[in-house]
Amino acid sequence: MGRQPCCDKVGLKRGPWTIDEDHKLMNFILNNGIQCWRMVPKLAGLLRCGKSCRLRWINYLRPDLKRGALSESEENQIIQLHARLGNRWSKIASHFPGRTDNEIKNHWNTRIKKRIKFNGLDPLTHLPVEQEEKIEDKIETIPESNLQKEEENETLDVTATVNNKAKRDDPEMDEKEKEVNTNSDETNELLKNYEMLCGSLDVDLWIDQEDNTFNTCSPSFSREDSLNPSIGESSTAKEDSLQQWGFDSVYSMLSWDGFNALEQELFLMENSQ
DNA sequence: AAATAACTCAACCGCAGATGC
DNA sequence: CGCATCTGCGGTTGAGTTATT
Repeated sequence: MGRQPCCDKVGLKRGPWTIDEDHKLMNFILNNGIQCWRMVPKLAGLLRCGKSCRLRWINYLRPDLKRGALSESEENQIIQLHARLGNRWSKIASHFPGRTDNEIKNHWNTRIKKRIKFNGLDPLTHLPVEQEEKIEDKIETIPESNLQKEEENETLDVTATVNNKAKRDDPEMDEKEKEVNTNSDETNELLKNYEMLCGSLDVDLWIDQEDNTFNTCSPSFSREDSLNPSIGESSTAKEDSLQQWGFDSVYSMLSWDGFNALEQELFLMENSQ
């Protein structure tokens, strides 16, 4: 028997969410928390699959979501993180409280990529395009006899990479050590490229990070940040998003019966994941 | 004003890892 | 240990919006 789909798709609704559906999901989660996404649509009375509910909650309904455009400094941080982490959007997003991986991924694909290309860098490798072209030219002009040597060297490189990967995948090795190992000279070089690109960034600050955090954007998320609409740049946008459910402000939403305790539970639940 | 192109972003899909039985 | 199921992630799609011709 093959693997079953995550949900029975017959009779389930797809496409954009209606305000009524949002309201149902929001209401259910705030009152009951999240035990099992598969059960959420059934219990909340929604004709959606659990996966869809989860996505909607994470990307749109969570009360602590920060809305509005990403600032230039946030963009710069995304670029630097991408140079270190690659397309690991959830890891990158974890450095931006209130931002979702989907949002950052979209922003990268639609805007930052262009900005990087415009500045003469390859968004995949983060290397200057000219440098890449030279490498390609070099490969093209290598005599046949030398190609075998190159391949052998490459094999060695691959072996080294595999060894490094095995080391990284070793469950005995803690996160910090992994980070140190991945902060190679190559990364150092990339960061210096970005220092030139982005301006006055303290490269050493990034390289010396042992706790995988950044001074300019602390991942520690204050409860007050999520509750106090006066904090943060996007309070207006946040209020706009609340008004679609009939809340005038974050405060009026928080006065909803039993919300405060549940919100705290949710907050703790999210942090423990 | 209409047609078309370009852009944005919410939502979907499929896969892989984690977990439980 | 193997299998089924659940969850989370990254890639992709396409509808809606905005800009351009």
